[in-house]
Amino acid sequence: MVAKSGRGAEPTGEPEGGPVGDYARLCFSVYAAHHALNRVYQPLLEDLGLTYPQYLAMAALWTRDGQTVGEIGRALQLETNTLTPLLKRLEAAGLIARARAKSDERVVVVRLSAKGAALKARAAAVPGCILAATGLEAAEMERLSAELDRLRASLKVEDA
Amino acid sequence: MVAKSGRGAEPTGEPEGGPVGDYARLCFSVYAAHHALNRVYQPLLEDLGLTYPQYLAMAALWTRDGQTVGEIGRALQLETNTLTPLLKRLEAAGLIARARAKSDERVVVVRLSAKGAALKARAAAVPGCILAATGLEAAEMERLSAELDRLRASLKVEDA
DNA sequence: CGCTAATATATCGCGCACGATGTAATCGTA
DNA sequence: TACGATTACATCGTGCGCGATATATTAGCG
Repeated sequence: MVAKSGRGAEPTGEPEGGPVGDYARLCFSVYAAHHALNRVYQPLLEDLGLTYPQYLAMAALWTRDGQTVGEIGRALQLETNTLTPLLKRLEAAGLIARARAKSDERVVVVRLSAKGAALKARAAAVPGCILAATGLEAAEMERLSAELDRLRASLKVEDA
Repeated sequence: MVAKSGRGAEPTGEPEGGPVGDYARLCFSVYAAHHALNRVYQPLLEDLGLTYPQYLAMAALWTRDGQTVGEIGRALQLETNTLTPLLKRLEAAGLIARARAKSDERVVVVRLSAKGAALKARAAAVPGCILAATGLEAAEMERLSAELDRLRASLKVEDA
């Protein structure tokens, strides 16, 4: 436990900085930024008929087709209990096909359909729109991403 | 369970950088950090019988009791369609009381119960645990928070 | 006073996210 | 070969988060 003797946060309301005034502010900042980014993505992805997690799954397949559910889950940091229904919705939308692997019947391989592969071109504009929406320089985004990734990596060790 | 494969020279797939390789990486970093932080919070808050959004709502009331649903929503960046059920669960848990204001019957004022106010002391250790879990210096957390807040603020203008 | 608009909250449906649990296939080891 | 352990997905229940919509109260305006 780190000494929390010095409380630097001023108790004068919370117009900015969120409802928590302590070190937990970082968590709220991440939490709020997550929702704010989702709100930016939503109208962009609505044209593609995707949600943000669905877009992530498609992006993983656009990078490398034929991944298993587990591989996609590791890429997206999601469990099968989240991925399975999500992939089923993508399959129902005709964007992917799921099939058990012949070599190992436990594994489900996910492949892009022609429609799903074609969607890549229409989605190509999305990252640029996001960059523009953030108003940040690409280099600054890169740095911020790296810091968040570092934060996440150190958090993962905290299990026990 | 959650595969935390060895960090470092892992040739398979994309252990770092996420599924999207472009500017959208920032979004995934925020997205993944959000979930990772939630996983750290969960065991801490489980002892208090709270989820993270519930903790945020309680923290807002610990800072200033008697806020309206709308005020809490603005502090947490949440709509009433999220807050109303959340507050009802807190009320069912005996932590708060909700009541229409006499001056304006449209407004619902949320007040801490004795049990809810008492929970503040037990929750006091949480921010310190979070700081320790991040492995960051307080100053660095502050800086990262500020950058994320700035990002969120610029995103909010992007509506149209 | 009556009527319309604005405000504050609530309800509904959908899609994540995850803990807990279930199931089938494969592996390990004797 | 037998059989328990492991692996890979799937299922179920709960709680967010939000778009769309509903309801009730208040404000504004002629």
